[in-house]
Amino acid sequence: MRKILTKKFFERATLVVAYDLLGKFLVRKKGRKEIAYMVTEVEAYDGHKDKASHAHRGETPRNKVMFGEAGVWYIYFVYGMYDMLNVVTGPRGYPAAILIRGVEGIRGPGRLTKKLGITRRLNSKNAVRVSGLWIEDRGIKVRPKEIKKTSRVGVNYVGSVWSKKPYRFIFKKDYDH
DNA sequence: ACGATGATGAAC
DNA sequence: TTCATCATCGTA
Repeated sequence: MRKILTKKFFERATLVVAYDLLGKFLVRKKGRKEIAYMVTEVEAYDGHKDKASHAHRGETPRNKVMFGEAGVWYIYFVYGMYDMLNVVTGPRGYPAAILIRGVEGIRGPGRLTKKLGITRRLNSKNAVRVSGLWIEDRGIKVRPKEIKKTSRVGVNYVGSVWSKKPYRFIFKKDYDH
């Protein structure tokens, strides 16, 4: 079984999509080669009320794709060095996205984009085959017991209520190499 | 514990 | 136009 995830998958509630992304495969096309990496860690940024979300202060040039269609890449630059890979979720007009923090063999969102050669060039592009970066369901079934929920990383500045939300999903089993 | 490194957005 | 901040990481 190998099915490319479409808008329909990403349009659902952000926390549900985040959970469902674990065990899916991020596929990167480089020239003729396609390399697939199982997703092992994600974080949800859910709606304008979410103080840790870029969308919390309203729409800006940077975050505007979060307000648009689901299944689109939201890629932004932080700390003068790293591109962060997110996929837009939820209905149009509702600002939400999921940060892909890790895949099998690569831990950390900055390392991930660096290793796969993902930059802002892909921002606002659809997560489909022709864009060279997409996500596939390869039939892996994930049980709730395999997943750990924790608070999100690097967002303590927003205060305890929102920084402590259990919006980070990660496999308990260590998939690092 | 801290510096690298530059875009972002809010204030002036 | 300035300036503090930042969904990080490598080195120490």
